[in-house]
Amino acid sequence: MFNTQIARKHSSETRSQILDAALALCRERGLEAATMRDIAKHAGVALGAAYYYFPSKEAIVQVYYDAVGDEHSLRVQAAFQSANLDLEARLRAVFHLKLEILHGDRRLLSALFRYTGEPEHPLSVFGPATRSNRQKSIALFRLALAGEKLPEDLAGGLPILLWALHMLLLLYFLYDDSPEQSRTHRLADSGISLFVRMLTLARLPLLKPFRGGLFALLRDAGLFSEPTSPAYVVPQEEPS
Amino acid sequence: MFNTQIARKHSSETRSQILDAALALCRERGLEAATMRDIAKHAGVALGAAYYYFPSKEAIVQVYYDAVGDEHSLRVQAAFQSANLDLEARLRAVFHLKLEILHGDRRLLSALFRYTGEPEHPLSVFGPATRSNRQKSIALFRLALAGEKLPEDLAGGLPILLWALHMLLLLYFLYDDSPEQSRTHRLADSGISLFVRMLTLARLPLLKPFRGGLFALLRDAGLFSEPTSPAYVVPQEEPS
DNA sequence: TCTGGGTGTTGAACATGTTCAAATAATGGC
DNA sequence: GCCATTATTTGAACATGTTCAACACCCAGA
Repeated sequence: MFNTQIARKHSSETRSQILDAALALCRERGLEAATMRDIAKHAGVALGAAYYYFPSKEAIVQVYYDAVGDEHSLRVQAAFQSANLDLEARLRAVFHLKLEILHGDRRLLSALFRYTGEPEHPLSVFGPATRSNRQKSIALFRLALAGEKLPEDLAGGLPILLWALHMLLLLYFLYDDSPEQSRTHRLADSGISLFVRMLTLARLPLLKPFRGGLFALLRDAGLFSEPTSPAYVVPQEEPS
Repeated sequence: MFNTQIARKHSSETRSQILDAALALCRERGLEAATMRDIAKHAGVALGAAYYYFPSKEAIVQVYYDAVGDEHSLRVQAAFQSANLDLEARLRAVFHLKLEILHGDRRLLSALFRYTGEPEHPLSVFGPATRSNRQKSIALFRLALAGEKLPEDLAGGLPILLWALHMLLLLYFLYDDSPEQSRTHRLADSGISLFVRMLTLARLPLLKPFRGGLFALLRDAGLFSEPTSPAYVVPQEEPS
């Protein structure tokens, strides 16, 4: 048989060849159309090798998802350290950096939303299995709000609310047909601007009962307190 | 070969046998675990027969989805006609009737959310293919608001906003582990109550700029105006 | 240099969604 | 009643995700 594959020193090299081939094919054709056999072929390995490194096709998406989260954290922290930004600018940084990272990866992002309605699934964006990723993302919003003097209820709830809004924005992003998804970027900006204005308003004691009503509602729903079950960790590969 | 199947007069009978078997199995084990072979076997037909009546497994879910929509419309209209309800009671009716219909069908509902992130997919809840179903649902919220004197911007946007909130509630419903999903029902009630109180507040001219800001935002995002492409109709079977 | 165990790698085999050509039943025209 | 046409039904065949037993390679220790 013709030896088409390049010599490879380490298994980690094989792994990233498979990952790279998988991501490239998924970006190009979407998750469905990128078959494991194609991925293996493009990576220059046999089908079984792909399953040696990744327990399933979804696991590859999971690795991508985690990598996006890490990259986002890095970029946001870098942005916050390099300049002294006000709240609006910080929020803009968090949103736009995320969109930049995901730019060109809409087909991959699509795959992530697939398990939204399946609480048990390891890739459910709201499920226990993605908790650590989610917490990291929420922490960025908490960081963006850190400088603000806020009543306690707002300080606790707003990061989660912002995270939820950011998820909705990603959904919009998937449906956005405008060139380069410029509409999504504009929506983010105007949304943030509105949010900041409303935050000023929400601080007024006059509105306390309403604000309190909303936050009490969300708290009662359990949306502000994830069960802290540290046992629930996804077994997964090292990100490349 | 043993003739296990009952005599059947019409093909429509075969069809509903397949549909019934499919829904029963999906309710019991979820969409994944209910294989087409099992469905066919339970319906007393060969595998191919299932595909004669339904172009795909998803198509069965689609039929279910449409049936839920129709049933919801019927029940809501009946409720509105049988009694003179105020806004809050009407909204409660819309929400709780939906939850009642879906009660016990969470595994089926799960399947519906699967394509949320795939605009092109015929089952995407936000996609063009489900537009008619969505419009029917939005119309119910418009109906619930019909008696209210509202500024024009609110009258146009609120039904869509309520529909979106109702979708979020369904998502919560899927994650709700409380017995009989009582938490979801409570969340609906307190959410509606808060909504009605906020509506009163939103009418104040004082808040016009903020209200206007939010609605302008959503309008700019194109969320209030679906492209009216009547050509985009899902080819589908008659609901049973 | 040989050996053994661990690490990588392979492709056949399996389950399941889907397609399709062929077989069978129903129906209508004569 | 008989034939042609259509509607229904069948199960084999195919593609793809996944599993797994077997094989190849590497290298420490003798």
